[in-house]
Amino acid sequence: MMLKPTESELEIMQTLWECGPLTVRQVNDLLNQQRRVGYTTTLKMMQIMTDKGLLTRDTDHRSHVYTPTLKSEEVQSTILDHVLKTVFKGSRSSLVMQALGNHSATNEEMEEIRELIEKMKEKEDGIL
Amino acid sequence: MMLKPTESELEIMQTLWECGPLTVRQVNDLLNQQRRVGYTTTLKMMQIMTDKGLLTRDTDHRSHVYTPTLKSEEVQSTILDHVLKTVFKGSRSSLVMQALGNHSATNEEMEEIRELIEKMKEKEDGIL
DNA sequence: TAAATAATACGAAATCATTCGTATGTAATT
DNA sequence: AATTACATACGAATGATTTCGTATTATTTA
Repeated sequence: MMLKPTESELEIMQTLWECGPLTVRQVNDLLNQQRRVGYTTTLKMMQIMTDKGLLTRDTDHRSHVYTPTLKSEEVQSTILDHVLKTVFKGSRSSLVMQALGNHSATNEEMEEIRELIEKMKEKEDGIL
Repeated sequence: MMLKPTESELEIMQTLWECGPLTVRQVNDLLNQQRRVGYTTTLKMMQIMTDKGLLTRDTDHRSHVYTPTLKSEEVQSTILDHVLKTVFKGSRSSLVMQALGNHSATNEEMEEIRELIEKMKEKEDGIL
């Protein structure tokens, strides 16, 4: 297992992670706040995702209710590992450097990162 | 501009970044150290990439010599920004957290990251 | 209950990425 | 000069992703 969802699949999973278990109609309405997508397109995608095991659905009611099988963090980790391998040749420090370096991060973001760094420094002795 | 290369395109760019300007033959030989690819496949890819503006070529000699138009860091940045937007909903700190957290980084890597954090802490007053 | 509404299932077109075969031309070798 | 080796060009098959139309069935409403 642990397959990498496609771009469209990810878009749907984001919606489900954000707004809990939803019907196709609900997902499609939310997607259409971003871009124009047909209802049957979203339906087909979610059926495919169910076949692939990315979603499960409750078919008790007429409108099936879908839930992601994976946690957001699991998929983030899978994708980031893939990027790490293919884009940064496995160098985690290069990736982090690129993520932190020469960027106009917002103040809140920089504050979050600073706190993260503080936490890491606390753990430092344990880890390093 | 600033387009995202596909997986195969990235593979070829990695080779060119690593080993300088190369002919199709040279790139194909290097790729075949990793996996089996036909010569004309690599040729076609590099022609497409040239059309897209990802590579330039010197056609003075019979065997054309190819060079990437973008720096490794530029493409890394483009891809990471895309992941940031689509996978981490724009939260840079989540991405860094995921990149650093719960992972079995090697000792050298952890040391590199530690140094990076030290450097960031030095800059801290300026940035934050 | 008949008509309108809304849901799923499914086939298949459209698009994009990848792969390779064949044609053709140029250089090297015998 | 003829054969062999090697390069590019290019069309097209394959495979995966995305899109949507149509058929069918169930529910609501007039």
